[in-house]
Amino acid sequence: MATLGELERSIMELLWATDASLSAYDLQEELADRKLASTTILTVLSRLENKGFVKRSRDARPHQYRAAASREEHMADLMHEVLGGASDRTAVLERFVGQVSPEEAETLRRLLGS
Amino acid sequence: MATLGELERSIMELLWATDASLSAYDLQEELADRKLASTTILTVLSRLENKGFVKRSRDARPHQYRAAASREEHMADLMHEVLGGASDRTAVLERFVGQVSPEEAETLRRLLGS
DNA sequence: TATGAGTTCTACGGCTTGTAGAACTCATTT
DNA sequence: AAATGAGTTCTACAAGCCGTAGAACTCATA
Repeated sequence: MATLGELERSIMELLWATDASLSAYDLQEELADRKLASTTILTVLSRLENKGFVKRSRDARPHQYRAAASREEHMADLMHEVLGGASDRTAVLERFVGQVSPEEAETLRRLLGS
Repeated sequence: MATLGELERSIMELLWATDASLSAYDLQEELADRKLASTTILTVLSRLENKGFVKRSRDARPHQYRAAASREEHMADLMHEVLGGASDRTAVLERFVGQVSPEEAETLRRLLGS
């Protein structure tokens, strides 16, 4: 999976944080402290679209952007990607489980229906 | 955690695949098909050392290199790193668990001692 | 102490990312 | 229908990372 730069990640965070679609101008406003040009936002959004992280709606004139997957889906995908690269998945899971907090272990048990 | 390039990853794979320490020349031989200069291997090993992925022993003259952590530890760490970046860990775990194969779900139950 | 194997220093080209001006598109106003 | 201007795409560049390796240096040994 492609990796994200600093600004790319900031923009994804904003898109993940809302259910609505956002325009480049909405994002520019949210990142006002950085004083970015609108073209900068648009360039990054295009790159994120190419990487498959955002979907764009060209229906309205200020195009609307939204995250292609929720943050949770994205992170779960990342975890599966890491796990998928292992030759010995069980060994990885073993270490992974060995490091989770007791509360998260309990959450996992519940999710696994046991 | 730092990201790895293509050659960096190849070298880590070789180091992870063995318990022994390897010299740059050992690695050069394993990557013989790429016809890399020994200095190339040494440069990459230094970078990997700086990134904390390999440990170097300067005792003997051809320095000996080994992975700082096992592949499984590394991957488990990566998974925790992803999970640690989530605001709603439970939601991520939910999706993660929802996508594991039945066999892996069973493995997880066993590892969780339930 | 000279030699050479081995290591570090330096360098460069390509790719990615942050950044944004220039050029272009297109709906709307006059 | 032509002009306007908001919005988008094109083009560009600097910085940093990675693959790659020659040049310069170190250090044990002949």
